[in-house]
Amino acid sequence: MLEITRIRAEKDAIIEGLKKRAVDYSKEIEAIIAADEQWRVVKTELESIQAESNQISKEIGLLFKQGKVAEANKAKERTTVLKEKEQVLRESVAEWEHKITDFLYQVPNVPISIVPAGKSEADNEVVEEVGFKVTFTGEALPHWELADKYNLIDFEMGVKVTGAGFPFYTGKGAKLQRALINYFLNEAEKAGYEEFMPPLLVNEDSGIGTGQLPDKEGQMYHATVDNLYLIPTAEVPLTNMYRDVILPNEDFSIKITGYTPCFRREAGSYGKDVRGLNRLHQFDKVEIVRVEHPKNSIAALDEMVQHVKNLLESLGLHYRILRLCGGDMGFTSAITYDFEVYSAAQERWLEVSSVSLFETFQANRLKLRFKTESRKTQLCHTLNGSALALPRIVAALLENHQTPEGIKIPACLVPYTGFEWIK
RNA sequence: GGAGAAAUGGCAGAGCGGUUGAAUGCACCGGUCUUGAAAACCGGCAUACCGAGAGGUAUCGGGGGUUCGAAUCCCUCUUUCUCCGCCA
Repeated sequence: MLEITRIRAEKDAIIEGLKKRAVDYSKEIEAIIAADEQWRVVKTELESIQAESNQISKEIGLLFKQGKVAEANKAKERTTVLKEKEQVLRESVAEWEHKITDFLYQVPNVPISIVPAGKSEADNEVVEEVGFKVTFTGEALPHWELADKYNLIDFEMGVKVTGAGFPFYTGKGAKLQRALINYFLNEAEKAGYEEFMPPLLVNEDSGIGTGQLPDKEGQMYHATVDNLYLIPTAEVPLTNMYRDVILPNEDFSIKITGYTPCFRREAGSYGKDVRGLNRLHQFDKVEIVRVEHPKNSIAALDEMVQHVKNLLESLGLHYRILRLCGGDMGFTSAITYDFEVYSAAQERWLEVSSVSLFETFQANRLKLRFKTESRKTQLCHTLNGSALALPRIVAALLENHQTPEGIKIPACLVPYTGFEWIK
């Protein structure tokens, strides 16, 4: 969430910036400012009453020590009035606090200057397109047919055992998954990211820390008996390691990575979007996460974009980079680059990675801070990106590298798969 | 899952109803001394919010309660440790 101090100081700039999301948040912002003012009035009043009764309590303590019981009891009477007042004010303060956080939860992050304004994906900016469309002499099969032809994925078995969106990977299909995960992790490690294998279920505090809760709980699987959530992305456990952390100085640059399965309920999806591997309830992903000093965060974002570019190029995939417009960006993001690979057989672009800078939006909820030179605490910037999500990469690999002889495995993967062809 | 014990500042560890935001030690930072270092000595050293400041308020695992007053008493949740059971 946005910092209340920032809203106080830059109200107009924030309202203006949020307009890029094609929604007007001036009402919410004004409400926050008003509630904040009320809160401060009530809070100040409460504190002065608390100060007064603390004072009296100390006096009573002294009187009892001196054996002046009568005087002490008299002083007690004075506090009863204060107590009543305190109770009322305490409730009022809590009420205003709730109002403020409720409003704060409703306001998304402010897009940074280079983010284009816009309502939907139609307004996204294509920053770069690399590679070229593969041309096929014969028929280009979509990946679900290729998967069937070469026995790589068993969707029906998944339906039988679990449900739609939970495929079995079989034979070389399973080995390809394992190869991609290892390849992506090794590349991340080469780029300086420390590897973690995190828990796949997280508690409520973690869901709130990274912003999945309270508003998006419908997207996560919820193990209600233990009140734990299946992670929708490794971002959740990886970033939450730094919840309530104060880094001791300004000299830090935290780069971590992790592979996890990801679980998403994807309520409301339908049609060709969910065909084959396009959208699953469980999928595998290698995530990269960074915690940076605010002055370094843009450079870190660029590095992450470069990292993903390198991966896609090594896999020989035709891709493009989009700078998402305000309206298409995630709630918590200040700027997001999406990577899409071209699916030759489906004749459409598939999103395979999303790299975002959250500035202090996540850190504020997480209470992730660092100590400045002058011993003040200041919020860190957080970033994350997929590097990469497997299913759509597999879809694109199968479709784009299909030949009459079979599917050609990119050279960079061969050491990991142990085979050059899927035949 | 059953039985018991515990949770205090960066760490260790006092305090068990009244000027206790918290003794003491270690670590850390600054200073004196020293050619330099060590030692010794002096000083500093939690977080958040409100306030221009003085200062105020809250926080001793989390939440609630008793009391004029709670780190200290009560309830509850969580976590850790020991023993038993189960188990990859």
